[in-house]
Amino acid sequence: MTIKVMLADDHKIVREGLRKLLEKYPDIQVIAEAEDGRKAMQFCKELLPDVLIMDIAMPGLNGIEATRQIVAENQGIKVIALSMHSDRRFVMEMLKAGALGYLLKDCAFEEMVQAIRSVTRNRTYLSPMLTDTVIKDYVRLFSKNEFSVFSILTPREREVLQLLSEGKTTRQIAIDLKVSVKTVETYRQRIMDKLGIYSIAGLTKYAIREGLTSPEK
Amino acid sequence: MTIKVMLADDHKIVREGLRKLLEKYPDIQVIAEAEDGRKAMQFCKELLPDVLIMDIAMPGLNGIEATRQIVAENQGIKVIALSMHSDRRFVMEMLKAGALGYLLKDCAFEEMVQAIRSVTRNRTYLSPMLTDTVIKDYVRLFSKNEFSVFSILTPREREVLQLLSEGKTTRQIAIDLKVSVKTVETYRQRIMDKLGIYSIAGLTKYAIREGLTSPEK
DNA sequence: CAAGAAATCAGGATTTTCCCGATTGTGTAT
DNA sequence: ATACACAATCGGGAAAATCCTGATTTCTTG
Repeated sequence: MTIKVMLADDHKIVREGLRKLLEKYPDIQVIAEAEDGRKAMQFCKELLPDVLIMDIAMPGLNGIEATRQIVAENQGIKVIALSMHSDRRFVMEMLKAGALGYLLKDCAFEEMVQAIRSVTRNRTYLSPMLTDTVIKDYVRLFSKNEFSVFSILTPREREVLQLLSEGKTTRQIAIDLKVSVKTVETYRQRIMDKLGIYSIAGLTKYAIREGLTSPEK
Repeated sequence: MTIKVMLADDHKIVREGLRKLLEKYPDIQVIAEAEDGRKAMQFCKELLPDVLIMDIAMPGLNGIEATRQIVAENQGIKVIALSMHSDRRFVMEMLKAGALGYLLKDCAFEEMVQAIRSVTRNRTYLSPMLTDTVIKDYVRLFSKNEFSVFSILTPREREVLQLLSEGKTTRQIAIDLKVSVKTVETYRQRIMDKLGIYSIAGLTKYAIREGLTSPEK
């Protein structure tokens, strides 16, 4: 019984590299690649992978939101986050979103295999660099310190904020999310009211600071 | 004959500190403080300082553009840049804009006094950490490698871009710059066409990368 | 179950943007 | 000296986005 793995990362080269590396393991089979969160959601429903390796920083729909939705919609799927950041907030949010594993991009490749096997057996896996402290931090920070974008905005609002900060127009966002323009307008308004920031430029900077979008491109 | 100095920095505390430090020198007199580039321009015309200590990162009108305009309008005024950045591009642009001195914010205070006296005698002054390499780089980079915002956009366009990336509306920018809304629209359009970036979010990120605005606030 | 949060949409007035075009001044090249 | 590019400035008019004020539905949770 092979483990069906899907890769979600916006860099083609990364996906190809991982695929190549994973090929050597007969019990693991890469069945698909997705270049952003939305594609990942789509493919998940169609292909039912066992494990999803998910990058966090991706255009359109980032890994955290995508994970939240994928885990909600596909019971049994195991998500492993793959990120450059050891930032507590990312780890925490990813785990809250339902990821079972969290790998740092500079980890040894063997770790990934180990992680895949772990989550398949319904166990969690964190990069050693994270484990200890993170688990503690996670619990401790859970209740207080809730001033990040993740506590202020709803998931849908965060999605819209990310899209806005990627330069999408209201109309385009409406199409992407398959809702009406009016709905998107409402979200923007709510986001602005909640954050007290009334310009796209300001929202963009906020999104950059909170890691919802990258300052590049 | 005392040297009349004006301070332009967006942080009140910095201005106050410098003023206090400069007080000890009987040949130097701080006659005014400005909290942004535009105020600096205004005061310069009214108060005719001999030396202007100019921070680079300031809201509204940054130190580089301000210097460019001040030097053009007030012959004889000596501008000394004061910056956290030793980034070549800043130094180069500041010198091209007409500054005679460039101080790093982590320099010893005595350097500032020395710089003030230097420029008063029509000589340049650069923080020792910069001198050598910078002068060479400056000359070398002058002609080629012109792909920064400073070569692509006109001064006016850069001003508008900065204001846009600070969250100002077209209307507000028109008021700030005392031109019509239509003019500002044209600038925005031109900026977008030149950069190939057609969203405020994208422009904001570009401005951040080029140092025209800060990612904070 | 009631209350609140989240997601969704609409109408209509007001602004902004977008896509054309135009004028004026200032250098710079021929 | 004349032409020519470039910078700065402004306008008209159609299209799109915003703002403001609701409103409905679903879901969770005490």
